[in-house]
Amino acid sequence: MDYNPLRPFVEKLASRVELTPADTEALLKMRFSTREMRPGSYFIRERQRPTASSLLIAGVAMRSKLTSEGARQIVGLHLPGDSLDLQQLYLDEADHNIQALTTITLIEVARGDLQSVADKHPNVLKAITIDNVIEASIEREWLLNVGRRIGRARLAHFLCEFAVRLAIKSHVPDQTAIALPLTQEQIGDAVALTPVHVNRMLKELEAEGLITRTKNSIVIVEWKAMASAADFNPSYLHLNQKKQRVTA
Amino acid sequence: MDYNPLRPFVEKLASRVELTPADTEALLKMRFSTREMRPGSYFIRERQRPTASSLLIAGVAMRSKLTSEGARQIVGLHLPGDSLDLQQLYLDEADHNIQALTTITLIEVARGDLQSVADKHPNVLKAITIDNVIEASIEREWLLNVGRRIGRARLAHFLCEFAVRLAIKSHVPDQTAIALPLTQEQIGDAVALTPVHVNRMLKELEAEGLITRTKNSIVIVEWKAMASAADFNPSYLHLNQKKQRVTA
DNA sequence: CGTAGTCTTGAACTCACTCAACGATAGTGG
DNA sequence: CCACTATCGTTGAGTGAGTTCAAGACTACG
Repeated sequence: MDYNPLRPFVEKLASRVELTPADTEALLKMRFSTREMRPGSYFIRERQRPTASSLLIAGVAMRSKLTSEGARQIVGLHLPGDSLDLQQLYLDEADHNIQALTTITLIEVARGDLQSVADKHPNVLKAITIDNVIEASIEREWLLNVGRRIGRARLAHFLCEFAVRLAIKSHVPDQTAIALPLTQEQIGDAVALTPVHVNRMLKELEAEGLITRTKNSIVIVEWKAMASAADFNPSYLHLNQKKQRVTA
Repeated sequence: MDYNPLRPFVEKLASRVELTPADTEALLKMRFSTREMRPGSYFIRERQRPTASSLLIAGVAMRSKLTSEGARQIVGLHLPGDSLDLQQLYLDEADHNIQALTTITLIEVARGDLQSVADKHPNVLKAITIDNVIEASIEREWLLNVGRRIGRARLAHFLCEFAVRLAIKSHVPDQTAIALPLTQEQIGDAVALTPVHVNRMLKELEAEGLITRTKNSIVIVEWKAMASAADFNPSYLHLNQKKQRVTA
């Protein structure tokens, strides 16, 4: 078979659940489009009706919510290889925004198309479900992080998670250099701190020798000390989650 | 057909997705047990392997996570009619605790049994998925609440949500009297405030005439003012989510 | 009726915020 | 190529929302 740009999408799902040839075939037959989006542009806005599902191929995206006073909370980040809105595949109305942080490229399929594949192929639906549940687990850890850790640990935790998730995607097991495409204000929106305080905590972590910083990247120098300062335990990422075998 | 204690479970799922007679029959054939649990007892603990799924019939339960220093963050509450761990149906390892707050009764089915029904009945899986996604939406709102609202609004938001969810379950559209089975310390763990501050904010809301308090219950006297103080917009609860029709 | 848990209140403290100014950097247009 | 502008990062000083500590009051329950 020729190369099909939907392959990464299929592989993403196949990493969660073993897919049958029929499953794979149905997925690869979906109409799709490859799209590029500029930083800041919205994939979907709160209260809108979701119309598309997609897989992030390159770049970084974020989910966010706003208070009525305009304060923003980033509720999730997405790296290449992450699905962008399987969360909302069956919801009538989006409950949060999804927005490009950097320039991103994504493969997009129509919501209805993916729904009908999922209807006929339970393995696909199961893969989507598992993906959703793991994202929910990450959101819960963020809630714990924001609610119950002090600024320094909170920021450190954010950096540890980003480093680990990045390492997985790039198949480099011990990557500690993070290309961080977030401004300090955006980091603050993720960990619920002001940009000023983010700046101070970053400098503190640097002064303690846990990280070093250059223009747009951070290197975690002392991983153990950093993970300890962050109270970081990656089990919530469910990295060891076993692939579901086909039952029938 | 005789009355089957699994009925509420089926109805719960059927409220999300239209089920076929075959779906219903398969669900009703599952082995189940009815269980009662005392306040504080664990339904599941973090890092454990989930073995059962259940529906909460009576009482209130909570999900929580702990930092290594022992600080607790409650990441979700469950009222009668809520499912207790469909979240973890496909996860190898629990990422949070689920614990009874009051004495609770629940209908429990074996994880494997529900999985095999879901495998063969896509509508069931879809219903579970929708349930999971709505819970995730609530968790995101909590993250916004804890991260970006001040104590008074944060607490008010918590109370508004509890009142609305309670009202739905009891089919009383405008219920504002809340039987709150949480200590102020537990409320604090939900909204990430100290019990002392929870106490002060409750008294402040009372002094402003937004709520009145008696022993174990709170009445929201001025709903509009309260919702406004809370920055509460219930759209994240997805109450108007339409039931999914069978596609055939 | 005593004990344990919860609620309440006060006082001191502190982590993080606000406000404000300045510096660095990158992109833009003339 | 340089000046202009906007955005981002950095730093200081003052402030405040929420915490900590501590003690007393209330309530439920054996």
